[in-house]
Amino acid sequence: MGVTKTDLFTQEQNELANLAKAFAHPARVAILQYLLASNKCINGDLVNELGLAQATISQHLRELKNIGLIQGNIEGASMSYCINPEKWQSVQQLFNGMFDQIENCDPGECC
Amino acid sequence: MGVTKTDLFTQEQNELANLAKAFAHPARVAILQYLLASNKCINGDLVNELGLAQATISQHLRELKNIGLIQGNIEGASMSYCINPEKWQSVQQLFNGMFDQIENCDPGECC
DNA sequence: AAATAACATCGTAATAATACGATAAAACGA
DNA sequence: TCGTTTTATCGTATTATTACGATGTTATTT
Repeated sequence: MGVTKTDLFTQEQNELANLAKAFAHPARVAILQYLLASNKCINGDLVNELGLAQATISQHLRELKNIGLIQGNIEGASMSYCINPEKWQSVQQLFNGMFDQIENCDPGECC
Repeated sequence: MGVTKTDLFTQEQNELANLAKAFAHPARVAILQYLLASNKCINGDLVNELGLAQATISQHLRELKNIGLIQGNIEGASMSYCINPEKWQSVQQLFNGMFDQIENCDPGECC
């Protein structure tokens, strides 16, 4: 690409964009939904659930973990992942903080 | 990339991912915030506000329009863009539908 | 009509994101 | 100890995304 010009934007804008990236792939959405439904999971669960290779799942899990949406605990030979509830709620609030600004919108103007 | 394997995922997962992509770039977040604050804008406003080239802004506007988050009306020689409030609210509900599923999470399990 | 203004689109260069096979590392069981 | 299981990481091929100059189109102005 041309590289994204991060310095042109506010910290909030960059943060929102980075968080949105976590949800911007159906595999990661599927992983998060799976975690929401089953509280936790291991890599192998997802390999069976989704049709992706183990390396690919691991890569998506790492991204979600880097962003902070999920956390992983070692559990014997396997790795147990679950959602980070504090981060989850802060992300929800950040998104709703943006969504709710539609209230200030004047319908007579355009929308 | 390897191409994203859309057929592996549910329609909801693909839809959520596509919507998230709209927010997954700081320039588009900035455009949406600008629209929320000023109700409407034209391409030229954003060229001044952000530091990006006119062609780049136009490209981001087109993506937001294709997703349905914004709409554009011809206004003389210029193009007036604004947020599509119905779509906006449906997107908020879709995201919150996912966020709210954290309620079913059992803290004793892992998180 | 000619010049100007405002966008959209095209073409393309540069970079980010996906996917996966192969391999490495760590824990467990026989 | 040795093989098995599970996950992470590396390397790399492929595709998507950004950015922008150049150009075309439409409307406005002079």
